[in-house]
This record gives sequence, C-alpha cells and structure tokens, in this order.
Amino acid sequence: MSQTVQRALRIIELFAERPRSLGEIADDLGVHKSTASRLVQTLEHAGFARPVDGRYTIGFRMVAIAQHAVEQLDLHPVAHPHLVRLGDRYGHTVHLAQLVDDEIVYVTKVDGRGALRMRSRVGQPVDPHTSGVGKAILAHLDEPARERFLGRLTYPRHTETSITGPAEFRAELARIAERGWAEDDGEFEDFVSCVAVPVRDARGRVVGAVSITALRALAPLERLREHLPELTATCAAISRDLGWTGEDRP
Amino acid sequence: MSQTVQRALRIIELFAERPRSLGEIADDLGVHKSTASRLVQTLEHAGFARPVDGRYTIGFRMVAIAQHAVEQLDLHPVAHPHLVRLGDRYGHTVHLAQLVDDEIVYVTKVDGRGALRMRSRVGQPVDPHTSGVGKAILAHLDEPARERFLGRLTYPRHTETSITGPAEFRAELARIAERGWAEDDGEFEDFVSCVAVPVRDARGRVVGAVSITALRALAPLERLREHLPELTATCAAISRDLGWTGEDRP
DNA sequence: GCAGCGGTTGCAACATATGCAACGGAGGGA
DNA sequence: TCCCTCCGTTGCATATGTTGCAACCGCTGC
Repeated sequence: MSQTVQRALRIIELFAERPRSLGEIADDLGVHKSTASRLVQTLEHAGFARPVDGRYTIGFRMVAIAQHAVEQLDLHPVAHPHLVRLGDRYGHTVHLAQLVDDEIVYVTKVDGRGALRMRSRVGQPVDPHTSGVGKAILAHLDEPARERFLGRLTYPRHTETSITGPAEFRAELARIAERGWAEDDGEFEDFVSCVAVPVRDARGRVVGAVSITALRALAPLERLREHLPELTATCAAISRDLGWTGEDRP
Repeated sequence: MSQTVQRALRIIELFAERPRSLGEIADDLGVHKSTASRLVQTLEHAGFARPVDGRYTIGFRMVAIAQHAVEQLDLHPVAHPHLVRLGDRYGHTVHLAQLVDDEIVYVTKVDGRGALRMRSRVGQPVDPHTSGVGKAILAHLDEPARERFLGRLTYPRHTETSITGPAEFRAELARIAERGWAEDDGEFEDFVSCVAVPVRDARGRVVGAVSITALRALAPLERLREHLPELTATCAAISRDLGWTGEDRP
C-alpha cells in the first residue's frame, strides 16, 4: 500500500469536513508543510481540490466522477423515474437503498417539499437496525446473507425507540418478513418516521428497498402507512423493470 | 507533484467511465501490474475503490464525500427547497448552477417526471454558450469577469442552433441582460430547450442561475416561457434568502 | 519597520514506490 | 485429465521519487 496515496486520500477526507489550510493539513498528516503542499498541488491539478478564500477544499472533478459512479449502479437508472413520481405525489422524502456486497447504501434521494432536509446522503452506508430500508432489506434477505449482517451489528442506540439488541431485532425482522414492509418509528432521529418496501431483481432476490420518510409532526406513522399501497406498487414496478416476473427463482 | 498520487487519481478517472481490471489499469498507466495492484489496494482500503465481479470500480466513500462537498457550497442549502417546489410544480427538470471562481458548475438538479433524464450532472462544468444557466449568469456578470469568460470560450457547435462566434454571443448576452432571462433553444441538445434566470447574493452580484428544462416535444420554448413569472419569483426568493434587498451595492 | 501567517522551491538524503519473477487460483478448451 | 490464459498477490533488490530542511516570496496587521 502506498503511503503517499494514503496521505492524499486522507487530505480529501479532511476536505469533506471543511476547507483546510496547508498548515492544518500538514499537522494532521504529521508531515512537513512542503510535503502537504506538493500533495495538494497534485490533487488540484487533477481537479480533486480547489482553492477557496485562502484554504483548500474538494474540487468539482471529484464531485462529477462520484455522480457518474452513482448512475452506474444497476438500480439507479431503473428506479429513478419511479421515485421521482412517488416523491412528487406526496411531497415526502423518498430514499432508495441498494444492497452492495456486504453493505446497504443510499443510492437515490428525492427530497420532500418541506424546508427541512433529512441528514441522509447518497453514498452513505445505512445502519440496518435504525432505518426502514435497512430492515426491509434484511428481513427479506436469504438466511446466510442476513446472518452475515447480523453478526456485524453493534446496535448503537440513537433514540428512545431504537432497537438495541439482536433478539429484539430478529423478532422485528420476522414481523417485517411476514407483512412485507418495514417501518421506522423515530428510531434513528426522534422526529422522523418512515415506511419501506423491498425491491427484487429478475431472480426474485432482494436487491434494495424504497422508503417514504417524513417528519413525525407532519405525517405520523399512521399517515405514512396509508401510502403503503402506492409504495408497494412502485417497488413492484421497479422489480418488473428489473425483469422480475413475480416468482422467486433462487 | 506526486507521481504516485497522480497515478492513483488517474485510476479513479478510469473507474468513472466503467469498472476496470487490474490489467487494464496497469496498461493505461504504463506501469507494472503489481504497481497497479498496490495502488488499487490503497484506494480500496480508504473506500475509494471496491471490487465488483472481477473488476474494480469507485467506492462509496468517495461518493459520500462528494455529496458532502456539494452540500457545503453556499448556494445549495439555501436554494434547494425552492428548487424542489419549482420542480414539483411543473414536473420539468430544474437546474441550479453556481459561479465558482472562473467556472460555472451544476450544483443541484431536480429531475422531471418524465422517464428521460438530462445528461447534465452535479459537479459538471457548464458550457456557457450553449446553456441557459451559463448565458443567464454571463449576461448579468460584471464586465471584467464576463470578459475573462469570453476570452476562454471556443464555441464548439453542438446543434443547428448553437451559437458559434463571439459577436453573435455578445449580442445574445446583451439581449438577455436587458430582458433579465435567458433561453436555450436546442442549442446543446437538439431535443431540449430551457429558460433560465440569474440569482444574486446579498451584494447584488450574480452568483448563479436557475433553469427549467424540458423536452421540446413535451414543452416547446413558448410553453416554458409561460413559467417565467414563477421562475423569476423563485430566483427572487432565493436571492432574498441570501440577503439581497433588491438594490445592487457593488 | 517587523512578526506572523499563507504557500512555494532547490537540494541532499533516504524512505518508498517500482519492476521483476514466482506463485496461487479460477476458468476454458482440447 | 492436462495445459493454457487471465485474474491478482507477494518478497526482494534497485533506484526512483518523495521527503524534510531551510530559504524564499507575498500579504496582513501591529
């Protein structure tokens, strides 16, 4: 592994938080200012960094590439128009999460009409035990894959209603698997709740999930549940576009 | 400038196009397979690369960071809710472009309801002479900054209606400056047109522009023009949120 | 005027990235 | 079954490329 590249990537990580001066960067890396300077120059040259009022921050080349990468994900192009329509219909925030290897990642986010925005972010890994999409996916996953996930979970508590242990979580997953949809009742953020439904690929395997999220004050869980038929229809339409005929053939 | 880092960033550029095998990467860089391997390992370790069916591609850490970077841009958080409402209203695609240094960059994109998506991409630099947002910004920019842009333009022709020379472009900008809004009549892509209006900051300086884009077949320019009052109101609202009182104080 | 911050550059020293060759594993054909 | 190719990884000697140093420029504020 390349030390130089590690340092350069570390600089990008620093930029993610906020713009940085060379001095800060050098301090953080534990290298000389000149070394930091040369690394930043390289990043800047490639469009991965740019100067902004006396500091440096992330360049747009990196943003454009990342955007491109998201659009390459198999679920994204198929699901996107469906999600826009869904978000449009109720004005709530719509998320699409995709199962990628041993991770669940937000792939699309259609913001709701309200002034507030959810803290989620495309590219961000999902915490399975406190998110609707995470639960919807895990509940409908095949046994071994689910166990791999469960083995890695640590159940950090975010709010009053957070699930905090494996037994409780397994019970919840069983419930979800039975009824076909998941919900999040303020388990990650006190003031938001959501409902989520899984998406299947041509082989009937769960590959992702779509959720409708809203402020509890604006639309409590009972209200969100009313959108379940629509949400389920949307997921069915996506699955159909992916080639699913309705039968599992694993 | 660091050769090693340059190579690593080059690898990321390769990933942007499509997933790559180690062999391809090594060939492209002109280095030994083992060297490429170690670079990719470093990228993977930091979440900037990930394996996908026998190849490598961009990792999600990079996507999440890029997303974060966009949200740091000053215009984004202020403008976003307005844009969602605007997109919601007509179901057309809405773009926000921001002036950053000597570049105009797409900062937000709210996709329309149709199945087709525009080729634009957040983080992508705008071609000023063939885009509504580019023209709207340039037309309302102060003299020296505008001249800096004009000096760099090469006027590549994209379609029949593309503007192809400085004289023609200056005339168009003058027209736009007078009436306060710009349009793109299939000048970048044959089948899409748009209208655009500039956004001003607290000092009355142009800092960006918002456009409504649609397929010509779906909504020809005459129809889009009908949305100008709404678009202008949206831009005024954003400018107000940025602290603009209505008077220029340069 | 000077001190403190921002960043850059030339140079010598050596840490580190490099290419090589050998290896293990996964397919595909004969 | 064997052989072949393509995938990627690893240990090692080499020398290339990176590093820290110190000097430097330019700006701001005292």
